[in-house]
Amino acid sequence: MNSVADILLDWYAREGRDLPWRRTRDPYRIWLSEVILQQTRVAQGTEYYLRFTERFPDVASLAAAPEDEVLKLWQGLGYYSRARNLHAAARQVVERFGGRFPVALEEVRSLRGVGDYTAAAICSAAYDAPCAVVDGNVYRVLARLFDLDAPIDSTAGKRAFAELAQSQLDTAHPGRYNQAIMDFGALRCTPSSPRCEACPLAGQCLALAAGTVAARPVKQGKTRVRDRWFNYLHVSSGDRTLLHRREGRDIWQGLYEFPLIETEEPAELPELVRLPQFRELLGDAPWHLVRSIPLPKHQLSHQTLHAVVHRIETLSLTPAAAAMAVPTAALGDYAVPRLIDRYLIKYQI
DNA sequence: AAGCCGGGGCC
DNA sequence: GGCCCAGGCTT
Repeated sequence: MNSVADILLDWYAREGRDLPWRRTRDPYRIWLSEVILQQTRVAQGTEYYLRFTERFPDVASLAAAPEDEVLKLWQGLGYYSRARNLHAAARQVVERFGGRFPVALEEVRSLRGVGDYTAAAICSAAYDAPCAVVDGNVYRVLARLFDLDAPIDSTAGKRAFAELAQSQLDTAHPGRYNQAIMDFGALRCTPSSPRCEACPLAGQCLALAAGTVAARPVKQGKTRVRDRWFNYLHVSSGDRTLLHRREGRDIWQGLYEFPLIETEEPAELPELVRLPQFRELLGDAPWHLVRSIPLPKHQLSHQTLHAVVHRIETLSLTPAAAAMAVPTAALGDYAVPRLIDRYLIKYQI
């Protein structure tokens, strides 16, 4: 009766959050919320969840949409592969499961963008399947409760925590228990300043007894940040503007931006003009520089972007440029990175 | 096993 | 400036 699970469920009944996706057992909506919340705080993701459920009330409507529209709705949330995978998975549900969201854990786990955590979260919340979730909150709560120093970003550590989490699961109420331990991590057992003196689990917390709370969980990986220099060519001709869809294995895949010349170091316009990419775009026809605008330094978790926008006007477009031209009035229909969005807003384009 | 993928909030 | 966030995919 005084088990960890009982204390967590009791705490959750008093202090748990009332969140939109907890008011439904629709696996589609629960799946949607889980993908949105991957590596994303509830406060940041909630607005997107409401936006998506309104525009795409069921999996069929999501599957029927063009990928660009899904990305546009996702704009600003980051980790855009989630949006592409979400869309691909919706089509998987239609094609492989006849539009019915799968029930079996392994079938759910087979969907694009659904890993161990998300599959367990969906199946426990929607179907009360006895699957323990292991997210960042669970790592922290369990690492402290049991004073475990296994690195959470090592294979052995992940396996150890997964088994421990499963052993702690309240199999009578898997859905509620999972929500409880995650809320507990998010609201009570916080990364810093967890206020252990007033914690309902203080009596059972081994890290508290050992004085190692601040050192749990252990993580071995270190994040390296590299610098990149983006030289954007904001080219307009009449009522059209050049826009380009990012491809390849890089940031912002599938999003749109101005034609980009990336350099190894800061570059001035005269240097860019000599490059073949520039000549292919502007050709030999006359053009003129309106002005060059250095954008504020843009910080990603693993990259620091130094971007400059060169506003250029030209009378005629080369074939390569014409293929990229879109009506300037339609720029708002395209999913663009935050960096570009801020620029467009600031200069009212 | 290690790297990569965004953006925002907190200290 | 570094860490963290309801992680997953690729190499």
